[in-house]
Amino acid sequence: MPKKQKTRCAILGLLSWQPMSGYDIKKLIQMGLQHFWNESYGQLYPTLNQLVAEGLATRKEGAGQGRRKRHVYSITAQGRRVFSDWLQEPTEPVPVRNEFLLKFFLTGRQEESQSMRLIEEYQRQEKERLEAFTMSEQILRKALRQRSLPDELIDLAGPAEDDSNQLLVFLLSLTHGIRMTEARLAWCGEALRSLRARKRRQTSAKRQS
Amino acid sequence: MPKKQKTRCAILGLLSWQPMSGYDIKKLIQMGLQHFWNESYGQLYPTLNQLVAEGLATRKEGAGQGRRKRHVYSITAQGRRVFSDWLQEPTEPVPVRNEFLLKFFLTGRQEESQSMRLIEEYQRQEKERLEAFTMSEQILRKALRQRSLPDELIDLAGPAEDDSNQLLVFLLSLTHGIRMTEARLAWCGEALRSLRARKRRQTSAKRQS
DNA sequence: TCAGACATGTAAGTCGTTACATGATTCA
DNA sequence: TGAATCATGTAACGACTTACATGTCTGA
Repeated sequence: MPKKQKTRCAILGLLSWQPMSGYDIKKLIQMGLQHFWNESYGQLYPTLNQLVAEGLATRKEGAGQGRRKRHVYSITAQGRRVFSDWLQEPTEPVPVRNEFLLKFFLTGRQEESQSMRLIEEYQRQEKERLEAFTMSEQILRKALRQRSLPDELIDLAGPAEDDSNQLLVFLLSLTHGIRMTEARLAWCGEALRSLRARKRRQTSAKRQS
Repeated sequence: MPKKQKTRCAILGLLSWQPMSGYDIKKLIQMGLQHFWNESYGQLYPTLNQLVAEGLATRKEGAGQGRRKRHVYSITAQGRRVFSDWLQEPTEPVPVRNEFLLKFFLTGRQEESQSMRLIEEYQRQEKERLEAFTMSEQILRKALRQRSLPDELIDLAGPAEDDSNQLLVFLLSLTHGIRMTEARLAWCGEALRSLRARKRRQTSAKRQS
């Protein structure tokens, strides 16, 4: 059986909002989904062609914003079916492949300072991530109060009588990232305390003997 | 510049414990690192050959446990250098590619029930994950009290005067997974409450008009 | 004797990034 | 005029999984 082809489904999902070009899709992903999804042009354009070949989308020439020709893709009825089938299918659990944890585990037989240095680096990274998240959250909460998508997104997202559902879901996706990041930071504190406590115990044990 | 080749480094890290066969490495990963790392045989065996070709490991024939011939790999001095260089290098932040969040985001313009169903599925998965984690944790905490690795690991891990440092690091890696899973579950609760609250507000607004 | 663990590997295919190639338009 | 943005694509490479192929040894 063929694999999931999540890129295909992600694209179909966005096209179900409104017709877009590959470039638009990339921008939309960068603005809205950056915290949990990414697609490169190297994936995007070939996949769009494939979608047309399969009859899940149609391409037509369009003028961008008075600029050169661009390819605007629309989802077909069949495309909508594929998309909504995918939504119904069971989602595979988040795969776990974490380079930091691998390194950390492998410092187990090295000096403790190595393990701690790794944690501190991780901590710095996650703090930065949290700041970025918090920024986005502020913008979104404001938008939620005004019940419409942020300016940068509104052109791309297409028309909707009431965006407040999409907005809430958007905000919750962001919250997910924030909670994860907070949990990672809390773990860093916990882990550093454990390692320091162990060090102290060892030092005092050595002094005793 | 060439990519990271984390598989290579992971293998070197494990070989730095003691000489092992490809099969041993696979087992060790399955038992100890399963929660944050994985390698398939399709990666493992070719990488081991590559390692020998590069002079980072040596291969010698060995008799398993009275069984057929097996290839036992040992790390070389150069291999140790490559490994410890990798430990020093900056770790790339955890990449974010979460199929659940993608789906969830894309239900924003569907019915709310879709979004909720997705969360509930996620919740079930994470609950199961948490149970598996808790089991492993119990075993590890017991081992930590006895200051030695669990039986299943002790043969593979090789000799060490005192494993309590490795053990603590092992436990902390596990704790990381547990904290993440707990955070995901907490988010599920939070998100479900938000969606329900919004539904109630809508319903009462409709009744008003 | 036969299932299951031990043990090593290859081939095909998917998935995904990066670098490259091209060229138009806009605006400072 | 030249940088930035708009816009579309390909080629090469690397990472990773799955299925396949092969064979041994142990113990119920």
